[in-house]
Amino acid sequence: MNVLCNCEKCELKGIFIGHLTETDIESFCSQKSERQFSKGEIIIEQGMEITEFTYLKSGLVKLFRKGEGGKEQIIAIAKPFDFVSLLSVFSEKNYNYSVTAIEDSTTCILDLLFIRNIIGSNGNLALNIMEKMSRVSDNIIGNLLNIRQKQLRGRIAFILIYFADKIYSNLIFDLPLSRKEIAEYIGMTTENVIRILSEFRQDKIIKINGKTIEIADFERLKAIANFG
Amino acid sequence: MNVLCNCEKCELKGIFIGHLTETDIESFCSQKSERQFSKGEIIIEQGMEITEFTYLKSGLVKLFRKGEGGKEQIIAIAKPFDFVSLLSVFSEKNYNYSVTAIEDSTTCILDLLFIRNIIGSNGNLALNIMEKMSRVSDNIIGNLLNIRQKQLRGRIAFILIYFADKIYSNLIFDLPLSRKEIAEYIGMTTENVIRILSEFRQDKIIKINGKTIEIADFERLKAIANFG
DNA sequence: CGCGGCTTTGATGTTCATCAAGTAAAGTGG
DNA sequence: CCACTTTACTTGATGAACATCAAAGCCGCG
Repeated sequence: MNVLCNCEKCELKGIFIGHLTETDIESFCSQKSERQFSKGEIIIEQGMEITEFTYLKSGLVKLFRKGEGGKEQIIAIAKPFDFVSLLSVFSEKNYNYSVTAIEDSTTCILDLLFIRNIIGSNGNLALNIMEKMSRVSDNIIGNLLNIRQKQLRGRIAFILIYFADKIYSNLIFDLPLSRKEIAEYIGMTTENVIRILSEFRQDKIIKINGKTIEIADFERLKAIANFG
Repeated sequence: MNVLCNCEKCELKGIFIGHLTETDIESFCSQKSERQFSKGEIIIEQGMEITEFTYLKSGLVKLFRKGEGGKEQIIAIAKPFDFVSLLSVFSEKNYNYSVTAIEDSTTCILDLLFIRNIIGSNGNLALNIMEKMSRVSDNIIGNLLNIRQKQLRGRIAFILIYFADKIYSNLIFDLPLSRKEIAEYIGMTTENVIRILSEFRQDKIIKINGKTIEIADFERLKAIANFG
């Protein structure tokens, strides 16, 4: 058999392997490269030409765009095994969003033409990628619609649960986003993010220590997220 | 050569042909079926199992979902040559949205397994579909984000321009949506949709006659859409 | 003809953004 | 390492934007 790169749990590899020939796998592995990003560093910049397929191996990133009014809007938070450059890779020539690391991150990079070639010569593999693509988009759209129909308290509750549940699997966690970024994510002002966090703290629903959040009353928070 | 079904301008066919063998094309054509829907009729119902690939041949439809609070939210308006069931087809087992005709419509229906088989055995075709998928999702996400950052006047202006420009290519058109549906599309209340339409009428930006809208001052409307 | 849904307008109050001002924290250059 | 600047955070006060409630006219449809 083969070493198949050194990334043992890479979902991307999991998707590709089984569809590829030995030689394809070898070129796949030799072709890929990894890059490290510290928290805050730019991984992809809006407007950049799309020449590579970027995959998040570890860490946490935010996808965001400069809206028409110049204000930034966060489109999604991506965690490992999310395909970072899945959104427009196959339709656009240039990125219409930026990606920055909000925690130290490692990305795995493959030449886009190479990927296109592999997909182009392997329909079943394509189906898997499409499935993933479809799911990622569905989630983003669903989130945007869910958030939209909530009032501010509900949105904050939603995002706190999102981090506790989906990202950190822990009731205590460090917010990877500034208050301002949270505002950009759920469509409200920084001041109100702070205000409502303070409110939750006073109501003993959460404890706050700078960026560290502890969810003290998960049930109540969930009720607010669902109802508000 | 071949008759290639009777749909001469079908984009779907355009995508498929060139990638398919003669025999594939024949089965493609013989396999497909068409359905007619009158305005208001349900084409796809949320929760339904996805067994078919639905393509809009003529007419106009709305994609919408029942939000968490029970309120309906319109996700997108699809016009011919948009793939109606592109959103979740390759990731979900059941539709998480509904589709109804907002104008008399004709859909073209292909068995999903059949499509999957064709795609699975033809990577280049898959790339084309992915491109389309990617573009559709990008548009929906972009629209949601654009709308979100506007105030109500801007949203109404946006949707009026959208219909005039993207759907009807005419400054005079019949609104295919009720006031309530417009509200569901751009995230506001029915009353405010009406109020702002009236306001635009009083300001002589538009003329209203029931569902018929005439854009009288396109430039001003555009300014409101961009700024507000 | 009457019922229900769609449309319209007005009045009211809530929610939220904006403005202002101050504190804390974090990065920067000497 | 400290003064300095900048950026993030916080709270309060104010007004604007918006949802909600209420009432009435309209239209299509059984």
